[in-house]
Amino acid sequence: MTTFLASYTNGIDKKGRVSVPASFRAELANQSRQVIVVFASPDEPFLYAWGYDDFLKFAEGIKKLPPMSKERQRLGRSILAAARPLPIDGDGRIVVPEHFVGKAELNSKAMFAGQGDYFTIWNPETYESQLGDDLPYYEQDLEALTAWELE
Amino acid sequence: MTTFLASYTNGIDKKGRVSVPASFRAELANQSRQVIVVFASPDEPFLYAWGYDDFLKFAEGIKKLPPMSKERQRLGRSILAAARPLPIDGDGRIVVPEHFVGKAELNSKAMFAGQGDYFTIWNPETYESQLGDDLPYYEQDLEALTAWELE
DNA sequence: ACCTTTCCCATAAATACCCATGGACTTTTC
DNA sequence: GAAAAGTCCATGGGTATTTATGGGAAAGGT
Repeated sequence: MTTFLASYTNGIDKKGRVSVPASFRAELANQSRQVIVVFASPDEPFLYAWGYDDFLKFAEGIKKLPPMSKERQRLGRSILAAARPLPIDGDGRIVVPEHFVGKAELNSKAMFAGQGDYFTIWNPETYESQLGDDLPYYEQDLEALTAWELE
Repeated sequence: MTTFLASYTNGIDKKGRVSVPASFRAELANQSRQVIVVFASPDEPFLYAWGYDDFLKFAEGIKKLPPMSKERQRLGRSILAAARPLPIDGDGRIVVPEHFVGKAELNSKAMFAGQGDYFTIWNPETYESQLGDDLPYYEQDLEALTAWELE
């Protein structure tokens, strides 16, 4: 099972390239294609990123819905069509499309945050302030976690 | 398994030609015929497009209905009879028939939206406004999906 | 013969590929 | 134990390839 841990901040060069952290690349090595599938949530200021196979598993869930149902159409549009497979080049870098740069307000640096089976990409400053916003929820979230585990 | 991801906007020239996005062509490479099977949604302003083999499999579902049932006849008319295989030329382009141009209100640009095992073709502006209409359903659709996945 | 459709080639821009550098950290050597 | 050598990684820049797209030539239909 893929597990992305830790966080890293790398520079975005003038061609729009960023190095994917080496430890994340190692984690992706046994996926069938060396791409990360990135998508911007419609209502959050960061990018989601999956290994190819792991994203496909997610997509399979959508494909199982009735092919032309309204639900499936919407999920297809907001997730499948919104996603983009970004190939990792020989030097371990991806090119972040202009559209995503805008969504996550990236400028010179990109922050990669491990989230277990996926990771997220942030403007470093946005991430810092998010951490502050998270703080008040910490205790109550922890409780939710242990409750879940005990089931 | 075919999986179309991401979305791309390409121009329609005065001969009615549009480039099929390269990543979609790559996805179609292992189909037995290099055509995309297109039909217009009867009640919505866009076109459905499938790889040849995948459309056949989809059509099997219709063929399985009782041969002379009303349902089967209607689906036969709105999907099988309405569908049209469009060959992909040597440069990776298709010619969009006049009839489809009307149905999807295409003029100078066509938007290709990956939907998993098929993709849809839109007027870019129509698509944008559709995304806006989708937004309110996003959270609830996601929940339905994960509920489905956990089964 | 004319109009339409298909095929073929040309070009510019975007993308992918290749190699080089410098820094941090490890390992080896004396 | 300190210096030297080696490794891995992020990053910069140049070059080759691919892609979208325009136009013209050939082929087909009426």
